Amino acid sequence: MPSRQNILNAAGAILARNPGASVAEIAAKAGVGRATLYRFFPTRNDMVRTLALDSLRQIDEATQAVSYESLTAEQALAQIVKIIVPLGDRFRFLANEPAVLNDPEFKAGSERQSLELAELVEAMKAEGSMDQAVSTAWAVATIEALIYAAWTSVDDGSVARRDAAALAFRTMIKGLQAQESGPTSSAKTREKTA
Amino acid sequence: MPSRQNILNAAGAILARNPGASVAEIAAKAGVGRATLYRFFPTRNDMVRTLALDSLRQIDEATQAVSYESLTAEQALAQIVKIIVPLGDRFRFLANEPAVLNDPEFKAGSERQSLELAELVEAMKAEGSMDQAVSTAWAVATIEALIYAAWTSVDDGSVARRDAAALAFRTMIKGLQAQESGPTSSAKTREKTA
DNA sequence: CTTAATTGAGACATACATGTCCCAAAATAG
DNA sequence: CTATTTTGGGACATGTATGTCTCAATTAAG
Repeated sequence: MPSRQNILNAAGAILARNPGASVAEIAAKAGVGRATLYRFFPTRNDMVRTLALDSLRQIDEATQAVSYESLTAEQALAQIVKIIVPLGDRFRFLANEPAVLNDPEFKAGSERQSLELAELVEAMKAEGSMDQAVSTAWAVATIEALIYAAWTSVDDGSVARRDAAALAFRTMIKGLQAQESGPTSSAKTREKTA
Repeated sequence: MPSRQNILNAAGAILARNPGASVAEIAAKAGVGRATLYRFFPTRNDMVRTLALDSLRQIDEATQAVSYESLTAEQALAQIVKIIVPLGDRFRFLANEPAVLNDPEFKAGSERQSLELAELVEAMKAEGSMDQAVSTAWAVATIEALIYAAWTSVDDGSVARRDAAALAFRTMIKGLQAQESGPTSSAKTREKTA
């Protein structure tokens, strides 16, 4: 268990729950001296940045491992969700680290990934597994939000780890599918935007 | 424009985007001197706490204004979502303020609200507007995640403010509804949990 | 066993944010 | 216009986290 990776894992876990956690807390969680941590990462920001970039790369590897050729877009999304959800504790911190979110390199990578997801969404629309009337931006937001929900639900124990990915996937697919007929009742109580 | 409220609004907007923002930043955003801010709120934590408790109260007022008697549970949820989504900028900060999340009073109020939402979910299951096979915890997580997604989407401009609530509601309803038949193709690629 | 390298603990200076205080300028009241 | 209150800006002390450094203990290597 290399210290460096160990520290990054601890940082991910701590920062997910407290964005402003001190280096001391992170070192303690990693079971390592504070000075040792500084030997691997010159500054706190270097550590967070490394963690962020590392996370992007890990997601890249995971998604690129999905062979789009032999799968429908819907199946590809299922695969991606299934891969990313278990990695939650490493990425959840990204949601609220303003220092990193403005880093040019991270920003570029993050936007590229959202774009890839957007392309997948468009492919799903094309193949009919997603409602064409839903904007791609909202579809992407929904997918990301449900992945995040899966992470937090696993974290607080309300959802079993092994169920989380399938649950998130089913919910996003159904939520974004075209509606054939109104199964229940209302849901159409939409007044004109006065 | 009373300064006190003005400060709380600024704090909500700033803290949503940067949980660790300094009092100076918040005062600047509010167009007020730092000393003036301290005249209203003795400590930074008092301010954040006030903001949090204020937000809870505001949500309470909004939800209690929904007359459950004359509505189905589904319609009640639609109303609640429609009320809460426009208030996004005031509450979004709550997602990541560990200091406040551990405050007993806030914790109690927050849990009570989640519980009320859970009861609404159960009512929807009973009336058939939600899949009984979906755990209530996951349904609540989904609803909260999509409200959050609506907030951020409005914030980054990818969704129009007036569309956000309806979009979130439609997505959560469809996502959590019982599936009558598999409209597309797979979505049922669930192996036995090996 | 001896040597070299790595580690954890702590001292230390520094930077930054908090919270207090004071005062002159501006707004408000009379 | 004058008196009172409120405000903004800045000086100030304090606390806490950062980043550097030293050193003794542990570990690994020979």
